[in-house]
Amino acid sequence: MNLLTHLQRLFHGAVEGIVADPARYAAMVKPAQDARFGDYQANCAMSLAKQLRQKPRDVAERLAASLDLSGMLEKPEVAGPGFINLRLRTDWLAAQLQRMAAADRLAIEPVQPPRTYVIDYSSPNVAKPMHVGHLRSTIIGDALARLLRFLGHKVIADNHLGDWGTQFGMLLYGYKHHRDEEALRSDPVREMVRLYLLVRREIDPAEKVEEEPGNAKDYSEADLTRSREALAAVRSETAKLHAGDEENLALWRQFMPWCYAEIEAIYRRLDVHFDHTFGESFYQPMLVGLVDDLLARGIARPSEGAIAVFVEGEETPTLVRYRNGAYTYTTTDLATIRYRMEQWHPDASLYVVGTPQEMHFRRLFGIARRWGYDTIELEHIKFGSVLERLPNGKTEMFRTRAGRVVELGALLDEAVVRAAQQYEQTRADRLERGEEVPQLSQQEEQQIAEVVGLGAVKYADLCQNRTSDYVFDWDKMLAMDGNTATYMQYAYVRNRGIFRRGNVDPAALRSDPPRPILDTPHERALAVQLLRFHEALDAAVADYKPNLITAYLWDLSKAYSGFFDNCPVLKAPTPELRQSRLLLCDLTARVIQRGLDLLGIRTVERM
RNA sequence: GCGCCCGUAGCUCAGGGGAUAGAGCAUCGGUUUCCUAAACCGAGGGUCGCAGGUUCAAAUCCUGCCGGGCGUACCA
Repeated sequence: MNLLTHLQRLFHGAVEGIVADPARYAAMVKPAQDARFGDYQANCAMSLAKQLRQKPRDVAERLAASLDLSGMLEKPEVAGPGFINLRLRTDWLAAQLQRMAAADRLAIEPVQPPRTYVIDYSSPNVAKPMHVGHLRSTIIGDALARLLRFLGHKVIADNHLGDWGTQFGMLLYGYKHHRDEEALRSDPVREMVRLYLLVRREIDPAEKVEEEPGNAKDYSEADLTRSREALAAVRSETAKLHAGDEENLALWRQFMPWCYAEIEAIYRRLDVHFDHTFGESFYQPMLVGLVDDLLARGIARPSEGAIAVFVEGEETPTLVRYRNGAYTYTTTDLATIRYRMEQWHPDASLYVVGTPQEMHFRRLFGIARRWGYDTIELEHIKFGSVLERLPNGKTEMFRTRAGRVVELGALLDEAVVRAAQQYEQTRADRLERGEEVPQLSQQEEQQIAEVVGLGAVKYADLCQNRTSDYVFDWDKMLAMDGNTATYMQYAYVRNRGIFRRGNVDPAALRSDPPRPILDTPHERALAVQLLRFHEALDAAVADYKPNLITAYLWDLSKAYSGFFDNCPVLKAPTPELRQSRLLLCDLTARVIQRGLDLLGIRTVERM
């Protein structure tokens, strides 16, 4: 049960007879911002009083008195200028926890009716190595997919690979001029990466000068000439591929699996999965007819040799075909929308793509609606850029210039190495203090390092507000103290340790849960926090913001720490209290594990 | 030029109409006869970029300004 929406419903009922727009006032029920004010607070009396031309405190008193407490709430208190402070009844909390313990899925019922979501995430360019910038789309998209599925929706995860662009022209050119036959035989995947980076460096000067002619001063005449020739050759290879050139097409078919293998290894490691990986190439056959259709319906029209969609008030049009006959990514995206609608009839389609593409999606969605897809929820789940700190102290977006990006594989390796080192350090510190240290096999240690290291990387990204940019920083990305996955994983481990030490089987607590006793503030606070899990998930999905889950887990872990430090479990004063506390522990473990799982982060039993 | 986003503690960032603005890191101090100290408790530190406005109530909404970023017809 989502406590907040439940309370809002109660207030909706209380306000219904008084005003015309009860929902507005019901929405003013919020979690209390200070524990002294109770668990929740209703802030509607003040504005209600204004409208009714009455005293705020009088309105609050009357509202409080008329509220259906439904066995859930203590008598509300009116405070300050007219806040209504709500406190959940302890016996009600206990009953809910008991229910939660016995229920599958922590008493979170699947939504009715479920919706069908297409989520488009990760979507890397296949020919180039993935770098930190790709992490966000991949991880945020995966988390949203997991969350929506858990809540009961149907999710189709589609990885819209960039498998048809200039980067393949680069590979074709690189293959034809620089290939190393031996390397190609022994490790084609690495050879693809090498060729990409090589050509990248080769054409970089020419591209930079095209962007900004002033950059020409950075290069010698000869270098620039060579670079321009290479760039022209790359473009010609791309054009030949797109025109159906047999040789290039055959090479493309050969390269694709090699390139994808590189990416797939990272997905496997990150435990990220897709239902489909239709790349851009998949949609190419549909583009001619699509543009004809846009022309026929008067949505697009020829302009300066290209075919463009104009929108009143917009300075520039959106091109769906370039003068040279090539189709644009808008065209491919439109084909994708049509294909998805015909195949899956989704209620919503989410695009987890960086903020810089905001305008593209605004225009794309506008055209799609004019084209007839006007009932589906099309949503750009935008996220901020990963920035790099320059030597002069300023920050700027990572450019895909050779050598300047942090490759994702290297980041993940580093994370795991650091986790292993951290573990060694911690173990040594514990031994020095004369503490017990879990005896772990080499293999187990490696497994822990993997889970902790990758968890750190994912959590560092997910706990930020999606829309903020952030400056990449190894230490921050791999941090393992404070509000991090490691903290959560450790809370889980300590929790499981109790069951191991006490030789208690949690299954018994679930099949026949005792009624918890919530007499201390620590136990009560933990109970409330546990019951707010559903609320946190709903909030996260409402804004498509995974950081609301991490914020919740952090609060939960803090509540658990307070409980852990103050309430002995195995040595509880009475058997009843022991059982009650074991139940709280088990629920906490389940919520942490589930919460992390929804973020794509794993747990271990010992560390 | 136009459009969108951002400016909150030393640093990194939450919060995006409600009570005394929060966290992590860093700094300083404390905690282990007790279930894993990768933990816990405490302290210092902020005119929420500036100026107006709306509101019973503004870090939050509106306008202007300053500073920064991104995007803006043939890369995706």
